Amino acid sequence: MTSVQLAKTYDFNAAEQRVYEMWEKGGYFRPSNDPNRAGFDPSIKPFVISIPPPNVTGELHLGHAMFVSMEDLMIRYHRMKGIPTLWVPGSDHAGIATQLQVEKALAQEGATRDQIGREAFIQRTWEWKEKYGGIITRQIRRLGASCDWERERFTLDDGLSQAVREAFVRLYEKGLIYRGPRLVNWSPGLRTAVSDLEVEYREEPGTLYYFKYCVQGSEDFIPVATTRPETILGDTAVAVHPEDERYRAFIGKTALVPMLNRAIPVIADEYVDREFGTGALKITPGHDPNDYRIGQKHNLAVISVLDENARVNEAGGPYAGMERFEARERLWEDMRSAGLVIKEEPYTLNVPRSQRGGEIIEPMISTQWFVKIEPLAQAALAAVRDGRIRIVPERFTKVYYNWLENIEDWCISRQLWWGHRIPVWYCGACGEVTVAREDPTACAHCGSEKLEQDPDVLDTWFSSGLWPFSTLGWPEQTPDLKYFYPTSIMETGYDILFFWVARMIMWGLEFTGEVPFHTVYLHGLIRDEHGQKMSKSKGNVVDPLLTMDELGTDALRFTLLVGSSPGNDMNLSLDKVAANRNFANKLWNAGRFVIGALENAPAQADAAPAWTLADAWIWGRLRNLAREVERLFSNHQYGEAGRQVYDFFWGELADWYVEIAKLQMAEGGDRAYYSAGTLVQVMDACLRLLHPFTPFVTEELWGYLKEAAQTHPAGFAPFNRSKVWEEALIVAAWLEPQADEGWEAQAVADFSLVQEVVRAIRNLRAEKKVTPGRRIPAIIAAGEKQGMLAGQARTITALAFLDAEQTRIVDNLAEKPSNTVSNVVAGVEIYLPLAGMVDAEAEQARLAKELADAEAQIERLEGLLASDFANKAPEALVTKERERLAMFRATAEKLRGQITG
RNA sequence: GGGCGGUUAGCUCAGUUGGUUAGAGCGUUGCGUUGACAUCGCAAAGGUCGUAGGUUCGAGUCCUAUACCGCCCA
Repeated sequence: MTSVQLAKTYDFNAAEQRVYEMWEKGGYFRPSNDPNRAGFDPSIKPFVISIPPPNVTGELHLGHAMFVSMEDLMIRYHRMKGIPTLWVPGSDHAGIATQLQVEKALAQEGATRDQIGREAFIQRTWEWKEKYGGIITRQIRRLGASCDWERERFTLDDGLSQAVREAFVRLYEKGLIYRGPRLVNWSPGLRTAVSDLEVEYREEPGTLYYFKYCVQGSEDFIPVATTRPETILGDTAVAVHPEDERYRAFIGKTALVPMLNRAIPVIADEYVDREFGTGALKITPGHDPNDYRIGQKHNLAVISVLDENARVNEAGGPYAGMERFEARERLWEDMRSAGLVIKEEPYTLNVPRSQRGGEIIEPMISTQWFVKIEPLAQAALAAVRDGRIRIVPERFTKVYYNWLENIEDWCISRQLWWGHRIPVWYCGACGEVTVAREDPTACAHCGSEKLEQDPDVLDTWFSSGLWPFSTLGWPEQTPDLKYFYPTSIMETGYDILFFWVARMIMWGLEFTGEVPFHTVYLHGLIRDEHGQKMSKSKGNVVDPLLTMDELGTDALRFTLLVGSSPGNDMNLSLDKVAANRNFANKLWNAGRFVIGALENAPAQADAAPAWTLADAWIWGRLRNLAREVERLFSNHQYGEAGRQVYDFFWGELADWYVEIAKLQMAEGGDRAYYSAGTLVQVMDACLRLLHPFTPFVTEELWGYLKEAAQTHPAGFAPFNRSKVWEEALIVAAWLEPQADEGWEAQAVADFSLVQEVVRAIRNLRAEKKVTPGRRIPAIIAAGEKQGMLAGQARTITALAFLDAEQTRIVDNLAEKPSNTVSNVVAGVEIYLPLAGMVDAEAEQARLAKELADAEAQIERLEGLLASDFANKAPEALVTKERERLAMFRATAEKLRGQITG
């Protein structure tokens, strides 16, 4: 017999790395059914997740911790069910973010990317990626991520780059990609266009400027208000509402642009809001999206007055060369001098800012590449509408529809260097465009070799949208793609529903003809303990790495998984993580107890098992738990499932069964044998159920449990169908839900009464300040439950710290014992003769209160049962309430006896 | 302007086919430490489930209105 000595406290620091290495070396992260290996069976349906690729040079934050925990949970659950499971890891190149990091490093050397040139810069960026690219994936490993590292991908890998080429060329050939000058969101700080999604609007205090638009050939003027005076330089019309009496006379006349004296028309358009400002609108198609639309409608000229650095260009006359805000001030002062200023008033602006750099985005005319999104969006809408894709939680479906129904063409070109360069070549000879999968050496039109590739790169999301299939080998029809695609669940944060999820759906449908996944599961964002967004400036950032160092990975994971519900933000506090660290330790110690208990178990049984009430109860409860967990998992209610296992383990197994098992072990013989077997199996079952949540402590402990069970001469079996211990918990069988056999309900009801009696006695003791060490006598009058409770006398006396010699469990008492503390629970009378400690008056008062409570219940239930409830509610429910009424009546009856007696 | 979410114990949150005494962790109070666990145990106090209506035998849960907080879209 081996005795395994476990430390008194779970040492997660010692276990985590070792356990992870064991898993990885054991090859458990690979799918059990692999098209690249022998014995592959294509008929088995796999479970597949592609990881939301983190920024390759990023560092772990709680958002990563959240998705890794959630996805690992799903993956481990399916793996334990025996389903071939693949979790594809990887990272993306994060064009702007990474380029900015390298530029920052260059700046410290006093250099710029323009100075060192494109080629050298890209070289530097690759070096940067090599240096920092492994950090995030190592950190993800620390979280216990059981992804298949042999299939790790990076968006700039050759294969994935090929996928980007293929996608671009196909769209181009289909006419879904075009290039042209359009009004785009320009980031002057980054000197690139960005997409609509990369602009955030914020309300900020500003000024509304009122001024005069002089009408040519008269003394009249049209008063106009603007929030951006510098754009006056690019005005090409003044618009008024056609029915506005104030301005009707001016329609068709000519106005003069202040300071420039450029002649522009006064037009009529119903778009103009007569209530806003002066009711007359200046139109700047070159620098405002709404004006751009009006300009197109009225065929207005489009004038760009800013360059790529947001400085005024030559179109701005005397203001050329000025920075946009400087120009604003100077122009306004000049207009004031010229008598054109009417007034200024404070105004709240809706300011567009760059999601990345934070500077004010300038709408500008620029020649860019766009994806014609309409047909793709329609397909993506249909896939969700007809149920091929389900979004969890369901409410995000509406958000998804709303976005796709109002979508604009997607600007995909970026004036950056780090990324997938646009596969388009311009011919210096004929001026035609060559778009190719492979770098061309000659123009496809005239054969000239004077080719120049488009300098721009693609939006990073263009490539990450291909992720679910590009990582599996697309456009090649690889064995992986054939078997693992479409993937199963896309699990990510709701904040990238548009950026990423919608685009993957569009790309998936367009390029593979299939949905890329059948379910989208969205988790919420993580905030601090008071619901504030975490930020460095607020100093409320929780670092997952430090948290894991201090409290363990399992504690962090359990907190994230159990503390959140689908789609809702969660508030995280270290107190919660600490509580779950305690949970891991509790598990450890319960495991320690079970392993220790095996030492006292006999090598074999003499007879078939004679289960005690406690045995039957814990078995019955475990069955119920397995069914509940299965139901909750299938509804994506992972948090609730974890909570239920937690409650079962701590509140039922550890608090009650373990205590009773100690007594049963002490009996020796078959009782000890079967109790030990029950402890092993129920503990094993808990570890299996908890493994997807807290993989490290469960794997570590399970290994010891298995060893102790196997080396014991009895060879205690695990809780699985095969009765054979698997080689590791990560691949151990999940609990199969079983239907009740009929005996469970009575066992649970009877044991509940035992618990109630024990609690009532503990309660009375605590009130009378009887210390746990003091064994006291008790008289229990149980009526029809006498037989059952008498059979549990040992349990009751032990758990309630009674003196067994002086405890009587009887049917009825002819005479009420005097000088006792008493109570009645569920019709069972309890008397504790506490000599010298009984205050008769206080006792009467307490019992009177108990009686009042019972009578209130009786009244309520009588009313309920006299109402339509008795006719309309389900039969079982009515019966249950009748029984409760009877129970309360019996309780009240006995309380009255105790009060008068 | 449109849409969504939240409002439950002192704090942070669970509570998903409506079932009748609303739960947990932390905190608070009292008691307790010779073997599973003080990262623990036993017990207690603490809630008219934002407000007002409605549907129903029955509402924290469904419907309508409304207040406040937050988010998304325009």
